[in-house]
Amino acid sequence: MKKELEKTYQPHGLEERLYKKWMDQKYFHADVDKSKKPFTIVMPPPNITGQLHMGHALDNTMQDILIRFKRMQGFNALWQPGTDHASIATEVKIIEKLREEGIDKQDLGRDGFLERAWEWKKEYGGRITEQLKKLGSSCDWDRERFTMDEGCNEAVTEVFCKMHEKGWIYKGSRMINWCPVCNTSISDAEVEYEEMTGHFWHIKYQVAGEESYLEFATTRPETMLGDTAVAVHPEDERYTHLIGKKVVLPFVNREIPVVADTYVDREFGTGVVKITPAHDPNDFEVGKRHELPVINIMNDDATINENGGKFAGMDRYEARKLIVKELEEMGLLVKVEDHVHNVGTHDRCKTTVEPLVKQQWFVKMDELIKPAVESVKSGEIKLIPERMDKIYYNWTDNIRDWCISRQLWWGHRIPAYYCESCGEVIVGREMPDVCPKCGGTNFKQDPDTLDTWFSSALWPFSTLGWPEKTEDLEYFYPTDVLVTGYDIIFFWVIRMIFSGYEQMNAKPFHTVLFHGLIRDSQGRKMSKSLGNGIDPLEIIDQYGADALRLTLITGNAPGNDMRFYLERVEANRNFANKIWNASRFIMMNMKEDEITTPAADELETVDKWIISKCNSMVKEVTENMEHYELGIAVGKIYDFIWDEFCDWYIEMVKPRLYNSDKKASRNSALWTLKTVLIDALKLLHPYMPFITEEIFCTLQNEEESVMISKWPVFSNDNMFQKEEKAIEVIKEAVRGIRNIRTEMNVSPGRKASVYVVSENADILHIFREGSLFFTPLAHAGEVILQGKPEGIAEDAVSIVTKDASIYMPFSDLIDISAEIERLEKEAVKLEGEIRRAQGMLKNEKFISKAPESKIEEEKQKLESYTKMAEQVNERLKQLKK
RNA sequence: GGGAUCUUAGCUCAGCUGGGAGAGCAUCUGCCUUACAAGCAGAGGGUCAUAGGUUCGAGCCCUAUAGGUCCCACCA
Repeated sequence: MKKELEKTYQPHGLEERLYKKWMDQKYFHADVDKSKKPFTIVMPPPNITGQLHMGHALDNTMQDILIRFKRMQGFNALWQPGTDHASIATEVKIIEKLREEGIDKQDLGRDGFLERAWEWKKEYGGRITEQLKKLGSSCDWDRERFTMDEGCNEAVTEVFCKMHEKGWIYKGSRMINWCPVCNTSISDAEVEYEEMTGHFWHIKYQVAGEESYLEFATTRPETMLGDTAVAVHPEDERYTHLIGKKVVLPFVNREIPVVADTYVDREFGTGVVKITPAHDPNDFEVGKRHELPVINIMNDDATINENGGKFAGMDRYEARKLIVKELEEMGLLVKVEDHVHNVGTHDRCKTTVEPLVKQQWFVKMDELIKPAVESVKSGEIKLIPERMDKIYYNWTDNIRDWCISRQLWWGHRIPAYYCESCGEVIVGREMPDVCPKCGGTNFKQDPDTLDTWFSSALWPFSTLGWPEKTEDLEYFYPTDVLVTGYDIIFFWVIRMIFSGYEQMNAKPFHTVLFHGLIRDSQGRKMSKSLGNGIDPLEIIDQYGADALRLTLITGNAPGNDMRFYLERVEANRNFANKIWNASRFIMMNMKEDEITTPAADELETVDKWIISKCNSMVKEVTENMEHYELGIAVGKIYDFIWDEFCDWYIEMVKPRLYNSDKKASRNSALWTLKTVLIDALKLLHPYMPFITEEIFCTLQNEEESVMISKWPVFSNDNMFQKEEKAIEVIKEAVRGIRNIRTEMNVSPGRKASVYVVSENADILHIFREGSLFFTPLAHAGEVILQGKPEGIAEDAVSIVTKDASIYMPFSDLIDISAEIERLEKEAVKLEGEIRRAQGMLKNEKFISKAPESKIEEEKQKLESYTKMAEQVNERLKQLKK
């Protein structure tokens, strides 16, 4: 009736087969169903240029765990997948590819280029989603979206127009970050500061009409070509006499004023700053205050333009060299110092960015950000771990307007149109027919595209149909949890939050679960340039997706980075094999039987014990998962399956399985094995979907699926308390015996009689019932129970546990003096424990302040240690006779 | 400059609201016991960075110090 499992777990083939089954059965698909509560996760859309890396694997494993968990709990679980056009990242790649073919982007023209880009998307866009499937991701592929599909485009246009009407999107001439290699503006978030060793050039300008000079220092001497002032602190007595005078700017022969501004730090350098409003954000502000001209000296490719006089056409660094050289020749260079400072670079290409004043489109942030801040403050949106709040506020408190226009082709084109006759700017959902100002009929659309994050900010609702008022949107929005890395909190998370409030008037999700970075075994970031990346697909190929998933989740707390070790994958693969074999064992024994549900009195103590243990695990694991403590939860499942279920329960019921005379006992053991295994498989399923499904189906039948089965529900807390206690007594005794046997070097083949002595009838009863466990688990021969230590060979070894004393005669092996020594050590240890407990109980403050339960606990400990010590000492007395 | 975070067994890390320190790997010992050697049984190994403080009680809370990592800002 049931097929047999292979001897070791082989993930190959099985994973593909099961994934296909899930797809065919449409288990991943979610439709609006008002009879059920929705649970929604939107997938952070991977770039179409992307290849699955460990970060994706972690991110998606976490989402898959949550979604599978909620699905089993009976929620209508939707995991919304999709991909991101990744404007600049993709454009750069396409340009690279074109270059290989000897084609320049400009030669193709905009339309030609876009054609190539869509081809690229067609070719590579599906690659990463296919790779996500290998992980086992249970997202609703029927709903797959793309940030540049029709619906998303509409959402983008709608948001742009709405916000423009509101005045929150504006075009303006402001200082922006310019990447001279990518030839586009970038946002503040895209600038990465890198520490570099540069120079401090001390330069002096001559005061006009005088023989005196004004000395200052700069890290970028080439920008002097655009200087329009020199600033000093208004109260700096060294320079007050110069305020209002002019200094001579070399090369361009301009006389520029000495202005007074408190921006200048008197203590720093010479207390004099050259002011270049066009090329430094601070200078720009100073320039505004003093109405200084803004002279741009740079072209878009960072060469000097015509305003740079004879340096025009030179690259910025070439010009720098030459300027320094000539200043030196003119005697205007005072000195050069080494200087370590932070230089802004473009995060994509690492080029040093150039601050420039340009016309760009911006999103006004001050009002927009308010509900986003409030939502986290009030707890309406929870960030996990909590410390992310501070990082969040740090950004929101210092927010500046968001530069959203990019001088790129691949992306959402800005819906702004310019009248060719009068230049009027018209923002609208479509190209206008007639200019409202001059009646002109010819328009040109703004050539720029939007920051790629503009569209991803809308992802939680654009994917559900917005701006249409769809049923999906009404039912699934707000979504529930967002899972992502803390590295994109500014790029994405914050922007989704304020967009959600602005467009939907509601939060996009109630919880953000952050994870850290995956590093290599030496703690370094995995990167292409270092070549230290580990390909998750190779790991899946070698060890299986389940082993990889478990490795990414085990022993990791939210928001923490983790190191990746192959040894850990191997250990988790071994765990898969462990489950596999335990299941195989159970099925082998079930082969010919029809298992029936045992009557309550047919369940034996040990059955009740494991059922009870399993029950508490269900409770704890469920709680941990609801609190997003995935690593802790799976650790508990792991321990339960390996330690309690395999190493104890299975071993303890083996005699019953091998004895076909007692049918009822055999049946109840098999029933318990199967029942507990199934619950354990269910709990484990979100973490290890493939192996659990395969076993579940083999155990039940092919048509069923663990992924749509019901999540186990825990019953009351104290079920089978008595039985739990009984088995713990047995386990302690077994461990004690094993311990001594190893210590004494007794060969496993050698059986020994075991005398269990206790005055407590209940304890003796427990041992009587459990006596059959001692043979298989502790290589015991006969088990003799008695109330007093009589008739036991004097040279027997003794083990004192909390509940009983156990004696094993090994006459030929025992060295009495060694045994005395061992017991004396034991006595010392026990005395220590007794002192500790007594100390606490004698402490009046402890008695008066500690909770009752804690005091009671200590009293009981004291009692049992005292009893144990008495017995050890008595035994010692006997031996010393 | 501001902030976050970490410092726990040889290594990598857990340790949730304070109540007798855990896992995996590694090491050592003994076992091919009819589910599993990708296994079983056992052992060793930690003044939980340092110094104070709060508390009946601190790995956990507070303060300071040292070292590591990261984020933000940026003085030309």
